[in-house]
Amino acid sequence: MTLRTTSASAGGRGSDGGGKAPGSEKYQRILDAAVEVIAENGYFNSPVSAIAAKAGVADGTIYLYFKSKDEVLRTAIDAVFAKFYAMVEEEFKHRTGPREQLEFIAQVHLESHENRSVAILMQTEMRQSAKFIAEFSHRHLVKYISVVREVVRRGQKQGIFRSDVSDGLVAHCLFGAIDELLSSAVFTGRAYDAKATAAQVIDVLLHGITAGEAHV
Amino acid sequence: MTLRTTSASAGGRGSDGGGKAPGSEKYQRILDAAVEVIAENGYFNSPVSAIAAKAGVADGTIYLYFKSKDEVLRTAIDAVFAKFYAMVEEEFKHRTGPREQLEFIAQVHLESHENRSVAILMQTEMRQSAKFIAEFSHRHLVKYISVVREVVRRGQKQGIFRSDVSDGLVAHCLFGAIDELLSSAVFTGRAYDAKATAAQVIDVLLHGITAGEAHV
Amino acid sequence: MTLRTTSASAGGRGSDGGGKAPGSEKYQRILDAAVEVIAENGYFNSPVSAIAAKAGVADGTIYLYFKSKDEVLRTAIDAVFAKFYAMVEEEFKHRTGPREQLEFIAQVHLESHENRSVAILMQTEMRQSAKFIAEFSHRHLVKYISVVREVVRRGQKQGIFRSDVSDGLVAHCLFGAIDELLSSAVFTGRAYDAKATAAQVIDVLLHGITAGEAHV
Amino acid sequence: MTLRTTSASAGGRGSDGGGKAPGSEKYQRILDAAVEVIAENGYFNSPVSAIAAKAGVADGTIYLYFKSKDEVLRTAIDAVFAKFYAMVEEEFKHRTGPREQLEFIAQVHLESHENRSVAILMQTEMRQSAKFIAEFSHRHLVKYISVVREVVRRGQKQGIFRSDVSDGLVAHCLFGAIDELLSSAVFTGRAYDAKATAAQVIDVLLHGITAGEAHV
DNA sequence: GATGAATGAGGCTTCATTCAT
DNA sequence: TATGAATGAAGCCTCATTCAT
Repeated sequence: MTLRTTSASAGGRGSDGGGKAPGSEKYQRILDAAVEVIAENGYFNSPVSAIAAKAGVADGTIYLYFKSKDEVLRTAIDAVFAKFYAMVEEEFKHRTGPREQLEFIAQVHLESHENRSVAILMQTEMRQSAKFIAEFSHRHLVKYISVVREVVRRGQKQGIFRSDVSDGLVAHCLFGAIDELLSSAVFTGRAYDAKATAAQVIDVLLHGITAGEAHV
Repeated sequence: MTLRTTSASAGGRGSDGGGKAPGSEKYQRILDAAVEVIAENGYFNSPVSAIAAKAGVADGTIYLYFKSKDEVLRTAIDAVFAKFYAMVEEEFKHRTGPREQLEFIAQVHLESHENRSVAILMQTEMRQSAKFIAEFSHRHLVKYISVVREVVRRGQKQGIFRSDVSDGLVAHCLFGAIDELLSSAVFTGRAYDAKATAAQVIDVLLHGITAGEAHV
Repeated sequence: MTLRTTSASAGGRGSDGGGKAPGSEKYQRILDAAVEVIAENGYFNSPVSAIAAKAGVADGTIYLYFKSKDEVLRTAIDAVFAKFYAMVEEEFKHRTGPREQLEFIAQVHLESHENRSVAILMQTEMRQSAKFIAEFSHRHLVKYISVVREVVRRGQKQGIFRSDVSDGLVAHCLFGAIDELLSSAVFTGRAYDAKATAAQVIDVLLHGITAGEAHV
Repeated sequence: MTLRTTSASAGGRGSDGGGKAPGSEKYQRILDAAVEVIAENGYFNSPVSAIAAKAGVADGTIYLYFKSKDEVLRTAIDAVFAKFYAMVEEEFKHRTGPREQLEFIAQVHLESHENRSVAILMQTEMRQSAKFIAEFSHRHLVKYISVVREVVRRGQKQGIFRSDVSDGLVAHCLFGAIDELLSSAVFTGRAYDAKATAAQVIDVLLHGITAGEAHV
């Protein structure tokens, strides 16, 4: 269950196949090529021509599907997040315990290392520049954070979580911790078991690292 | 106590005055200008001419002090880390408790938001591309992580910290959590009290967020 | 009585209906669309796709009727002149006096402002570049000039016009004067009465602007 | 006394020689090259690279002196008009009779055929597209026309010219007539004596072509 | 050392034209 | 006939870097 740019499994159009629409096969090929090339070289070191070549289309063809090089990147990032939120939303229907929900989020987030190119993209290009972040990336992170806060708040209301720590702080810590683990793994090439790692992170988050207290 | 690119207080050459040496005043001016310009527009949208203009020197002058535009960025980032480690090293002489040391690291890290340009640089350009990270940034992060691991390990040996969680995982979680808080604050423009926030993060890290357990 | 690109009234094939022939309805639609789009944006800023869109046909369809984008423009201009000459030729059958004929030419020429797009086309694109003019426009202008010269010469022979001024010079002056009036009106958006303005121009041409002489 | 793009004789900076300023020799070389290349091929068929090549500079150098390709053209046209008006203004100090002034304007205008490239530029590119004309060219023509109107009005007040014809109409006729003569000569390659031709045009304008009236 | 004019490679994007359907 | 997706050449412009002064 890896994050990919295709939103097919996220309720997308499926195989409609026709035209210059997002559903088209060439559209997806360009997107995939862009993710790979940009992950490899960085956005600014990835000429449109390189993306086109990897996608097996002419340079100009890119512009039949995207308004600009920039839009390709944005679209790819959007798709990853869309997929992520779709998975979370779906799973939350069945998994209602706050702790279990945090574990799921952590797990899915960590699983994104399975598609290395996408993971790299998210760890690098999404944080490209202050302006990009301010105008675009942040929007996505804000949503992530707010989802986690919601869960934390619920946990606090239910008396499962301490109420003397800010839900926002917890959310940022969770996101940051997981993201850093993912990032580190991606750039060192290390592999890990997403589920087990997620469990550990959540355990630390829930019980801390102080010795002499009860742990699960 | 903010992180700056100047390594003056980090044991730099002091007032050597002239020449092309790193200690030169013009050298530092270029570095500072680069940080500001790049923080504002991103590395690839920052012409050397813009850096030169802000530094008040001719374009060509940059190349008397740095081999390439790239080197300016690398040097700036290096300086920030050097400063950081110098501060940590110095403080650790007097502050020996593992918990207190973690708190100090968290605090200094969080304090870097005080110099917004430097903070932005570290949150964006340092993560420019997979290659840059692989070849450069990672080296710095590895050191950061290893310092924290060292502290955690010591705490585990002293029986202060649980030994059933990996020191590496803890280190990454700590770095990630703090980094994300910093990042979020920088890009939303939010301000915070570094010391208090550091204390909260460490508290969560040490005791977790589960209710019903003893907290400090 | 406006100049249009359609050569229908100029003795065209009439209602032949189908096929790729110039008489086809789609052929005319493309021509009209081209005139409008080019008048609006200029030849080089008018993509074939824009012309096709305005004509309500596919881009490729244009090439079933014309060999190239260039040919569309040339055809449109040709049509305007064909129409013009057809009208002049027809009218000259009934209007034989030199002065009256000059007045008619001036009037029809000035009337072309009624179809703004066509007028703009003639005032701009026809004078696109030295090469275009040398190879194409000039041919039309030469004919215009020669028609006027003919009339002037006849007037001179009849003793109506002075014989000490070159017929060519007079012809160029007449064309230039009228063309400039038209041009100015088109680009300022000013309207005028073609017939009255024509009369004034001819009056100036015939009697000059010196005071104290007899005028009609 | 030919119209050129250099405003040197129009009170320009002369040979100051330095920097990227308009006075620079390279600046002028680029402008001259642009005029020649554009006159030859038309603005849209003149790659910046061709202009640079003819000027003997690198492509990028153009952009040290001009903001855009467009600006090169505008500057060239502006210079021609500036030169023209400077000459007219200067001469009007000594030549005060309305008729003599009209003759001078006609003569200078007609003389511009001596520099064929400049003449072509003015006959083609200045009338490039409706938008260009509306926003730029027209401004220049308006000034030309207003200068002539002024002279005509003065002549009417002095009782030298008829008052029953609009000064504007006369101005447009004069400009149009001369411009067409110039244009025709340029594109056919015909040569003429500017002074003599100017005299003839003015004669026709003043006395008309009707036979049996008194001519100068 | 310092300058900044000059270079020219290379990037993004447009668009006339073709051709398989 | 008609379509419109695809092509790829070509254009404008930017900018890191050099070098004569």
